[in-house]
Amino acid sequence: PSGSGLHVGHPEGYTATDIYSRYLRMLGYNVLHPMGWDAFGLPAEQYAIKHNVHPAVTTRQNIENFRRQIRMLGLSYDWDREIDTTDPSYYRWTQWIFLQIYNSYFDPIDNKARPISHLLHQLENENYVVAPDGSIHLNPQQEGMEALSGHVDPFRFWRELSPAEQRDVIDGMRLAYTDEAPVNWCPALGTVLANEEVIDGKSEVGGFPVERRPMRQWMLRITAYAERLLADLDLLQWPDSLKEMQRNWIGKSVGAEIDFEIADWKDAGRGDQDVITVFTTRPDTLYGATYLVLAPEHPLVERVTTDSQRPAVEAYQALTRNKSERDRLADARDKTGVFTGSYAVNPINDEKIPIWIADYVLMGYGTGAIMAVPAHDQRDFEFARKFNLPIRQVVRPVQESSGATRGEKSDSSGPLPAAFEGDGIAVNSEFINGLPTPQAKERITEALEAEGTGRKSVKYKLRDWLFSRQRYWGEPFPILLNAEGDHFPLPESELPLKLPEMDDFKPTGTPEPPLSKATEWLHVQRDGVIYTRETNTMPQWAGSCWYYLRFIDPKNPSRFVDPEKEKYWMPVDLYVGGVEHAVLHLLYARFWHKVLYDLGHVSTPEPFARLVNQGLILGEMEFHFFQKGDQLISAEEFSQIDEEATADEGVRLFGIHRKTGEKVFATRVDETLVEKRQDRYVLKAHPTIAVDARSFKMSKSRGNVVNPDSIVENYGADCFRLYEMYMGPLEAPKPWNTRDIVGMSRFLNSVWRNLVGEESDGADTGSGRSSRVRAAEIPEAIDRQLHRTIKKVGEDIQNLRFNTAIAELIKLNNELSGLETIPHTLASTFTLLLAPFAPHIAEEIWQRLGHSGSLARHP
RNA sequence: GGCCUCUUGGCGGAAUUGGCAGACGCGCUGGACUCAAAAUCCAGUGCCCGAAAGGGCGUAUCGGUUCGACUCCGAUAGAGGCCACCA
Repeated sequence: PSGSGLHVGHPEGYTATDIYSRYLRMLGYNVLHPMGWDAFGLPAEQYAIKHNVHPAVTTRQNIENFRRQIRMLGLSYDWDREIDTTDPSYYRWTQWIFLQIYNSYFDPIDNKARPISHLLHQLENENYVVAPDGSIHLNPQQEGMEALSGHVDPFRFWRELSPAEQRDVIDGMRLAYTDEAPVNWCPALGTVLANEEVIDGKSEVGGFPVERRPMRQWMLRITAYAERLLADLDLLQWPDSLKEMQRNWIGKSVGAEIDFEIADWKDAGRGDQDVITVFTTRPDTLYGATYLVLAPEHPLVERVTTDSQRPAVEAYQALTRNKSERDRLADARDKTGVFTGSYAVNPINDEKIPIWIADYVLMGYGTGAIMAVPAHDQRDFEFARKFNLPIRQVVRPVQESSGATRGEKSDSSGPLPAAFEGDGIAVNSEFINGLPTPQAKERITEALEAEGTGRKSVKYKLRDWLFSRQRYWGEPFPILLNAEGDHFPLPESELPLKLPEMDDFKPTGTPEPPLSKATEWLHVQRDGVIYTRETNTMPQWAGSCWYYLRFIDPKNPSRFVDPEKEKYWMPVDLYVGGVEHAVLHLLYARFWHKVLYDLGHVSTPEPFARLVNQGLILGEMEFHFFQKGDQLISAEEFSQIDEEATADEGVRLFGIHRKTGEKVFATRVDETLVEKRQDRYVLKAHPTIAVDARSFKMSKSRGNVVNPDSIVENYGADCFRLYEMYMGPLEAPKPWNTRDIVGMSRFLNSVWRNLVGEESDGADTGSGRSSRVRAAEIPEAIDRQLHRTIKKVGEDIQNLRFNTAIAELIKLNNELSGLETIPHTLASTFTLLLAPFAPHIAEEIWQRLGHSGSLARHP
């Protein structure tokens, strides 16, 4: 409820599941069809700030209006199961699940989460040991563990660690942990944001600039689940495009890590030898590596920079550090970087290559360092061209393959036009010469592994989930901090930790969260020690990560869901929702569910078995013609317009003329003044003047939003439902067209006339039904069509193809219109078929046909 | 730049998945009813030629596979979505 009410897009998905639910109930199924309010978070809070009302108030008001509209539409939700994520009896369990995550770690051997207590047990029994960097390993002294000893020597046992060290080791393993790292800070929203919430360097909510700055934040270790989140997509009946989006977001890359020693290290007297480890998906191009690049923030930059290069390097670091995310993206085309003064040694042939730093290498991905192969990577290619670094071809394109034309180049003169990034045959690469790319990758990796200078490696683009917000309107973390900043979980008995009531809830504009001003709430005394509560709150996604589970058992006071009920209902059989949640809610919920599954709290590895994305309902078709200066534009000139008006000049500016550079303005024109000539629309009065016809996303600023209230007022809820379902396939984006609604209105009127009678204005015939409806045999021809309709409507509902189901009902009704006598059984069956789509009128007709009770559960 | 999806009458969309293209609805044209309108009913409506019978063309464009292509393959053009310096 982040807005004041429904727009016509909401009821589309709601009606779809309602029809499906009503259909299943009539088949005798037990259907759980719930509705609730995901009301914490940025969108709801922004709404409250804008209206200068406390979010608790706006949320309550908005929910009431939403509930009214939903009831108006006749959506058969089970209101006994209504939930509200901002209700303490709900978020108590959100906090409880957070504690489950906090008290767990990911066991890479079993590839699943386990309780921290299990880890402690293993450490105390010395099955595990601690390496110098704090990482935990199998005890190499135990049977069969020798292979790991090289990596953990010199290790220590748990009992050898100080309490502070022990704490650091454990905290470093938790699935919920705090980290000081560069994060997406949005000054306008006064909070940090997850990667998933930042689009083109701007916040998804509000579109405000986002900058990188290091801050201590709560993170959830979703990356531990990358492989399972990827693999288990195969279990799901989801749209392929959506699965593909999740796959791309997880971004698995298979390649190799390769260690480059730093040249002349010992001679320079700079301490122990160190290596720069790079990640590459193309180990086969190792012979083509002509330089090496570190991310500007890479920890080794300091150590490899020579004195003479130090000023330039530090200046560059400062420059990139201060660059906003937006600027960095804007500058992406132009490569920048600085030479460190040092060289690295290629492990395959001992060649010395220069080490650079550049911001096109990201610290957050892979190892934060790359080997640059300019002949076969476009980014490296651009960089090499700019800084005159050598380009050495090591892959020859396979000839005659039509796809490999881009950037091909053999040996001859002249600069290469572009890098060749495709697969081919290895050349200039000694022992792998002549091998096709896949085999060349394997041979090189094997050779590096034998030397100990490289190894197979898998990397993911997915980052850990930044889980804290500097905002008021969210679930408080059930966490206490001591003076040292160590964190301690609240005991379950103290849940829910309620959000304190504050008049001044607005973001501070600094990283200091509003809750830090809740002085009474803030401090807690325990055993003589003063603790401070965590003042960050959880993001808006927290509550929705598990609401489907609470719907199963919404009022349970002692558990988040009863295990027996959970087994009965899960997984969710059908989830209809928008595609906008592809890499947000739908990924987060799968992650939480898997943690709960690993800990034995739920019975299925995945929460949502079948998922359908309803398509966006666009605004009504708009027709515009154009002016350049004060002249109308011809069809020829129209084709010269470079798309996209700049938003700041308002919707009237349509675009920029490609040739003249002049601004072109659009004027909206009525459809009746437009006609189609061949492939283009023109003004009827001036056929040389082009008209642009298309529909836009509904938005307040464009003024093309349709309010369901007015449609229901004019046509009724059943008609509204029918129209939305009849517009086209559920999954397809479709333009709204108010004019077309009348078709559904005529259909329902005709049904009423056929079955009830001609009397209008609610006047009743007394018998309540049309005199044409009589006890009679159904003629064979119409009986055939009736059964065709039964079959078609049933199948179409199961496949969520409501548009064709309704078409079939219209056809049958058109037949009824032609009958002198409408057999009573035919009328009754038709009414039952219509009921899931138009429940109100169907109930009314059902009673007038003389049936007792509701048809809602009639077979 | 990469990945994905889409393109069928004036409009929204059908087509049992390779077998009568345009179901159904809107709009439009003509007619009935009406003093008139609304509502309703009847007939027509892909484009072109034709009074009609009939004929020709037709699913973005070009090419291919097939007895047969809206459907499968390749290329091109256009629209939309997602990701984006991820090595």
